[in-house]
Amino acid sequence: MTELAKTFDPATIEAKWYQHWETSGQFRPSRPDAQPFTIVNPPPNVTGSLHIGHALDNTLQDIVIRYERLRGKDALWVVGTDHAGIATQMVVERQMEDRQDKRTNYTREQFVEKVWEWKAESGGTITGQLRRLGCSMDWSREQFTMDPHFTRAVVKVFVDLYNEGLIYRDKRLVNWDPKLKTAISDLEVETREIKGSFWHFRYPLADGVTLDDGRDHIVVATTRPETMLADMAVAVNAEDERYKSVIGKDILQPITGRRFKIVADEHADPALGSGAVKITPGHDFNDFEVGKRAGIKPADMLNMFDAEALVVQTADGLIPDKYLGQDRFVVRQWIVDEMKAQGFLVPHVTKDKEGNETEHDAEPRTIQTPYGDRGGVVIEPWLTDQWYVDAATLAQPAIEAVRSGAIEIVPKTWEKTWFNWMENIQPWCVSRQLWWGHRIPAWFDEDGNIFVAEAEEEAQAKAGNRKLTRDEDVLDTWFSSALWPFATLGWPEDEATAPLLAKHYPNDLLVSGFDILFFWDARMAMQGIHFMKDVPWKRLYLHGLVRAADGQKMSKSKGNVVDPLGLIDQFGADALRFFMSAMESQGRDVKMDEKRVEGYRNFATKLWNAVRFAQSNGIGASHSVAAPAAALAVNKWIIGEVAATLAELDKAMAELRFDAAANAIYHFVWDQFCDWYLELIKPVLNPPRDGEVAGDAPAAADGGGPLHHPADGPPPRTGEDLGAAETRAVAGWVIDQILVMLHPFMPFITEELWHAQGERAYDLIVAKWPEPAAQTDAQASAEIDWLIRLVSEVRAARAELGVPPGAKLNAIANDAGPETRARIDRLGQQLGRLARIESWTFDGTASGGAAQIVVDEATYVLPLEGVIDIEAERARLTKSLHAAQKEAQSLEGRLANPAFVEKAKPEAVDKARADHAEKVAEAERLEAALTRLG
RNA sequence: GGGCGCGUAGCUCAGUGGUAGAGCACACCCUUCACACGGGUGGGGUCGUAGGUUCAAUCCCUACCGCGCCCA
Repeated sequence: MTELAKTFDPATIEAKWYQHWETSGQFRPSRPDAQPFTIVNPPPNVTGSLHIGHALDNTLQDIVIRYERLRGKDALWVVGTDHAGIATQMVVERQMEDRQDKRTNYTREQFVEKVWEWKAESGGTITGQLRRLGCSMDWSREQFTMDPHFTRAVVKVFVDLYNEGLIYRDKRLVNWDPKLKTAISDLEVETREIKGSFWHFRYPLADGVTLDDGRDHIVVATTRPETMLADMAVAVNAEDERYKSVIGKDILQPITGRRFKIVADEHADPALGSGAVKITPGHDFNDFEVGKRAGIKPADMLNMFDAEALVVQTADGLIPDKYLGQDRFVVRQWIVDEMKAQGFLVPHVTKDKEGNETEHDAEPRTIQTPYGDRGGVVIEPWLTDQWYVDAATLAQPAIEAVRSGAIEIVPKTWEKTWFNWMENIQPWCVSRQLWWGHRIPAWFDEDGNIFVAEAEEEAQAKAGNRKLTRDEDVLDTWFSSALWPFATLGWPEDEATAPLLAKHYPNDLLVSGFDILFFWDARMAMQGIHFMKDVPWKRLYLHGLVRAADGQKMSKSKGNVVDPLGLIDQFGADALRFFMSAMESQGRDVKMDEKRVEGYRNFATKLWNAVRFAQSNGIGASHSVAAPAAALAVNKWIIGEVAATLAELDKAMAELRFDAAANAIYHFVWDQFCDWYLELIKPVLNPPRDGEVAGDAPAAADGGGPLHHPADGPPPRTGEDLGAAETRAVAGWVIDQILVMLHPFMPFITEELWHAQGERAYDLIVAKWPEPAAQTDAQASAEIDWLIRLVSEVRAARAELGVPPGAKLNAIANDAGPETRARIDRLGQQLGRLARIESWTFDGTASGGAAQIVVDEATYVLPLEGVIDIEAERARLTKSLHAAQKEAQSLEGRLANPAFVEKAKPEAVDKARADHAEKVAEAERLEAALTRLG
């Protein structure tokens, strides 16, 4: 055994054990015949660093993996990092900006080389941090989404999907980020509410046409006046009487002088505004559809922006020169000014309290505005050629997989979200105008014909002698991470050359935050089912966000980010992990609470000291997985409690109730093992010295007779005789069970204590999970339960009556049955120590004042002449009496109701009767006690 | 507008159709031979509001109020 310091210091042991586990290959011990268990880690951004959300996500995964490893499975936790296209390219570009440099000063190859350099420099940060958290991933197979084998998988998936018609190139509006100058997917757009303006303008009708009411113009409204430079129609509703007569007629755009049609379209709602809308098919998603319905081909739609959203000339050359090259928001104001100057602005009129009218250019409005989630600028719908995945087709089997239960989503409430999104899924734009990422395996000849192939030679072979140019674009990062559950296992190699694939696909579990349910989880399901013909994982566990203490979302800009490494420094990785687990109740966000982390650090110290105590009493490592034989009730009891805790823990883990699992082991260690068991075995291990309180020498002068049965001989005197050897064996065994059960949650301290307890044949990380065979002895449990209740009652009475803590009392047990007498006999020393009762007599009365305690059938009298405040004792007993009476009455009322007796479950009626009898008896005893008090 | 979740002790959160729980905080006591990052005792909740179902509702149903998230 190794001697332990008085206070647990996490820092001194964490690095040591992590390194030991990793270098000895124990994160994935060789278990060729064992049942596989597999989790793939959501790959963090390769150049990122660990934030609190990673800490939660990875802690939960590590708990499951360590648990399954202890249960003997071939547990594989796949780990790796993601190249994170946009994010990583942005970081490198920002670094260049800081040096007054920019990406375009380099060739593509040079730039990509610099990104690799940055990856080499910072790529180990987050993996190092995961190690500090104690995560037991299989680092020997660490992956990166740009590894050559991974790239091969990505290319194959693209080519196969293309050949199956599930990837295609299309010209349509995309969400364009003018800052990053790339297309992004719908999911990367976040809508924000912005205070904006709603302007009304007159568009004059051409050729002298007028509306039925005589007006020579139509009023259109817009929140984006700049787009009128590319207007191609005005739409009205076919049913709208105001405009019916002018459908098909021409109208003029005042600034460009462009002449176009008034078209009928259901998009125009007669009830909204003027009922007429201007149509800019090249720059608005709704207008794009209206334009197509009006017969305008996408190729003919006018474009007025370049990639940075600066105004460019439209194909018809009608935009006045002064707008060219200007920013979209500058142009917005210029257009308003120009329209107003020319008399085409319809002012917004407001009235004050006196009825005075004021004219404004525009009506203030809250506008739903799309922003890029990375670049943070307003997204511009832009007409470009991009690659699209037919997500609707791939989604069908993924929907079915959840519906059939092939994938179980935990918590179940997320199923609806899954279905709702999958059923309404849009084509997925997967091309990105970036340099960092998987380059699209498509080549174009000079006529724009497309050749998709896994290699250039292949494409060339298809193209004959035409000159080919490779597509400049790369794929969306999520396109590659969607392959994570199988590409990390060796796909597209077959099962013969990639044995892991056969054994570990499907994965057993995926743990992810719900914030990436669509981005990642859904796409893994789509790709996994399509290419592997089976679901990627059997269960999907979704957890919430870690929020700041005040419930706000953590963000760098708010400055309320909590660094998990700081918490590890302060309280230890074990405490942080336990916090994450204990707070993870399904479906709820985790609110950061440092006091609670501190509490779990205290818990670790508590365990540490319990083991320290054990060691000082000769309690060391156990030698068997099965529970040692025990004769003493206290030992039988604790063995039963271990079994109960284990059952609770296994149930919680099976249901992925991390909070329940953590609480089960926490309360067992603290409340059962430390607070009661260790206290109860102290007299066994260290028999009282002379003059100490003890229960083995009672004054037996009353009618109760001697407490020891003559047949048993004289009372045992030495520790060994009292069962000390048995107790040491049991205590050592219980500690070992605690260490194993707690290990998934607190791996460091448990491994340290495991070895501190003695020579071990193996490390705790690969120890054996407890066998549930340990039995519960009902009699022993009842005895210890009785002891706990009696001690608690005595303590409460002492505290409430102000009896000095050190005062040793005598006790008179009245009406005690034979079992109770026997218990008092057996547990005299424990009662002496915990309740400070020095001696026992039976069936007597106290002269002078006394406290009285009712437990089960017996009433215990504690003579307190001179100490007791009679009134205080009366109040105490009265309070207990009222409580018992209240409950008795409530039960009586229920039982008096015939409907209850007839309709309630028989068990409920029986229980009510039993409880009622018990409470009535208790009340009677308390009344008697009050009467005796006088 | 559609969907989801939440509202339980001062705070952070569990929970169950049959007498409300934990941690922290609070009050009092204790330097008792593992631990003051500790031990003991105690106070504190009409379980958001209003109806309904039921023998019985904090729990199930409906409406409403308040808070949050996602989608359009």
